[in-house]
Amino acid sequence: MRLSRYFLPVLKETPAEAKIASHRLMLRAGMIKQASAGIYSWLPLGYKVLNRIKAIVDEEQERAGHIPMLMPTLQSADLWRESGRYDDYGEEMLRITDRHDRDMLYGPTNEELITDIFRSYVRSYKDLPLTLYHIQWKFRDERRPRFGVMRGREFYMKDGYNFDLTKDAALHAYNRHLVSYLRSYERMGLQAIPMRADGGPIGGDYTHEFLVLAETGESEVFYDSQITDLKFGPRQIDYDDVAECESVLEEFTSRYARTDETHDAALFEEIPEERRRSARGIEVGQIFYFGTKYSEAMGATVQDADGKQVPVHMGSHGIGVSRLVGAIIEAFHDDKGIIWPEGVTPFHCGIVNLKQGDAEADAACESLYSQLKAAGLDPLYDDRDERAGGKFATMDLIGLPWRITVGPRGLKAGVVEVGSRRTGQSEEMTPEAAIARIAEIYGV
RNA sequence: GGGAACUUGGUCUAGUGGUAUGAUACUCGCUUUGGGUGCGAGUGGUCGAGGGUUCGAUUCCCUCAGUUCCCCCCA
Repeated sequence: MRLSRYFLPVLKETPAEAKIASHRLMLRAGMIKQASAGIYSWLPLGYKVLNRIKAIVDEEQERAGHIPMLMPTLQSADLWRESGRYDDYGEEMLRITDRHDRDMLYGPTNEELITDIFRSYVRSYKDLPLTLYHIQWKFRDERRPRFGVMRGREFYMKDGYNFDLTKDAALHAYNRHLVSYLRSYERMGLQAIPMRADGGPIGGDYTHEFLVLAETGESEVFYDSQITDLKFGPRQIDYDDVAECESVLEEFTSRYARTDETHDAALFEEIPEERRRSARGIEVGQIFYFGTKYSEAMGATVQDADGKQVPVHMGSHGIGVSRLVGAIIEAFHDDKGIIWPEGVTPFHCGIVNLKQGDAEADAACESLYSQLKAAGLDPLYDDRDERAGGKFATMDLIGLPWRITVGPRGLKAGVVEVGSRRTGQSEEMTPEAAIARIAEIYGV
């Protein structure tokens, strides 16, 4: 993309309403615009990041054998009356009446809808196990939206639902989700720690929340410092292997890690003092096993091998896709702007032409730009008629992890500069070497 | 649900009972070109909405809306 033809409304000054770094930077970098309290338009740059995160979630879910689909944002109140949650959910549910005076709602979650789909079509235990998921906008009418997309009223979320014949099978689905979530967060450059959590209105005895440690997190967390040494890493895993998935669960949840909702001071005291940590965290996902709560209420049953009708065991599993954009920025920024991890960066690298209008510099940049694209990369070429300082400041703000700087001074020596946003270091090399370097970083 | 504050060009703001300050942004010209260049000219505001007091309200009072903060709440 050429910056001169893009829509990137960056701000030099910080809008007054933004209180935390990620919110400030998203506004300044032209990623979002508030439409009303807790509701945002995603401008091109923000939308690009949102889609990168969505793509990672999709890939990892499909890798785990979960099936993508899409359910609507607006739902009929009838299904929610069946499950009993129409009354239970309270003020957070946005209720709407249509022209025929029917009660509708903007879905805060989709257990009812998915259970209805399931019961409409699935009759036999032979069709199990089944895990369906979608990534769709949700609405929760928060009393006090804040922190930009971290606590919006409208938010983009992946939610998945597993249907299994037995509790054991459903717990395997639970473990599978835990593994796929660990992989997903690591691909985004994040360490998200699974912590024992509280079921809340969804219910459920088995539930873990995934938290990214950050000073601006809204949850207070307590954990054994050993847990931060754990990495899922590049290991291969067979998602159908029950024991293998269970061992990952063991590995990542056997040490103490809880939010304030489930914190047990006595258990915490048993950890050696030098390993006890309390901190704040951003919740970026949660997994639940809730048994037959919805299947019994809504009649989601299958025939088992003995011909008996039995309610299926279910769980639901969520990742806050839009919240992750904020969480990643909270984790990766400095005083100049955002620093994207390679996995989610909106553009792979920036090209900074320090002498726009100079024939030699322009030609070198055009050549870099077209070759990077031909290599399957997605560069952002700053071809504006702007001073070097302005170009660098924009690049720093929007946080592309890599930058190729082209100026007449280097061109005379036949080199360009490849710089890292993370380290601030740069290295001179030929344009060909620069392209190879960027391609290697992204594995294309 | 309880409490508090705020609302002035796109953005950040000053200020005032007689329709408003500065910065930034944007446009144009010249200048400049390796970290937000300098100079000049220009564009851009029914001072959140409605009502009241007043000769006159952006300013004072009331109501409403929006936004932010604290408590609370929270997949």
